[in-house]
Amino acid sequence: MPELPEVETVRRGLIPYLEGQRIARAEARRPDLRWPLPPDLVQVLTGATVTGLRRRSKYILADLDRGGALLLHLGMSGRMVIEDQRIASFHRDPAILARHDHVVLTTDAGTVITFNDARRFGMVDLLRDGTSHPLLDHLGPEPFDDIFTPEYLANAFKNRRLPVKQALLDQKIVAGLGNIYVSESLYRAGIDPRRAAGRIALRRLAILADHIRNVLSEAINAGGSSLRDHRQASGELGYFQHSFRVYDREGQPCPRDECAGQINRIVQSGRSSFFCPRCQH
DNA sequence: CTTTGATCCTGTCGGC
DNA sequence: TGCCGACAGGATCAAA
Repeated sequence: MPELPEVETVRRGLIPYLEGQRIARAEARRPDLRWPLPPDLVQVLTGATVTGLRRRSKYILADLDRGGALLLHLGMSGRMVIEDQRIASFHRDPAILARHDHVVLTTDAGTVITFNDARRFGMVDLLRDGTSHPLLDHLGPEPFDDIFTPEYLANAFKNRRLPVKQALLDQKIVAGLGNIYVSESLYRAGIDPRRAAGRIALRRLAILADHIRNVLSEAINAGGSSLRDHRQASGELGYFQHSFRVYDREGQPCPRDECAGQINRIVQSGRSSFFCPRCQH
């Protein structure tokens, strides 16, 4: 899916059209995505005003004035499509098939906000109390949280023998990373994705934590990475993919000047990992 | 408890 | 041009 930077980009793009807006009409066009939609979704949303938009890990939460919140996850291919007469340059990408429009919201201002997801790995649910949800309750810290420290990582990795690549994809250890940003962070930190998580020195974990925050910050500033599915809420592409140093660059030279190595691709638990074998140990 | 592998679903791309 | 297999940014669950 969209990883943390892409979800954050979508959240920011939704704010002008959803925050403070009343939902005049809500439509659920199918009873399920990855899981069943709440049977009362339309009833709960209709007439509610969105008081704020938050992000937790790769989830977007829209707080409702009547209590509770709408919870969205974009899965692998989910998009939020905004249609608003105030967007002069509005265009709808023809590749986004309307048959994958699953949830459609219309605000009092006339904006139509559509959750579109071809693969249906995404999800839409309600937080009845606005805070707790089975999918949120066991998430690890956000990378920008104060508690995401080298010591925290060392403790989370302690005695773990699985490859650090897989450990960083575990949302219970740290929230929001996915396949792209794990590869990019490990490259920047000089750590081999195959290295056992529990066998990385504390000082290297400090470097890793810094690089995770750096790469995520840069990606957010670029509007995320657009490979095939991600669009900003405005419909524009993100452009961080042009800044990838290893992801999807198999066979290309390592971008580090002094290095004559070549980017390798390996498969770890079914997912591609990209790294430079000369720079990462 | 830790780790691995299969699985949900559709679309796209490269090779033949 | 058409067909087919591989692969895709995620996360859960069962099983070893």
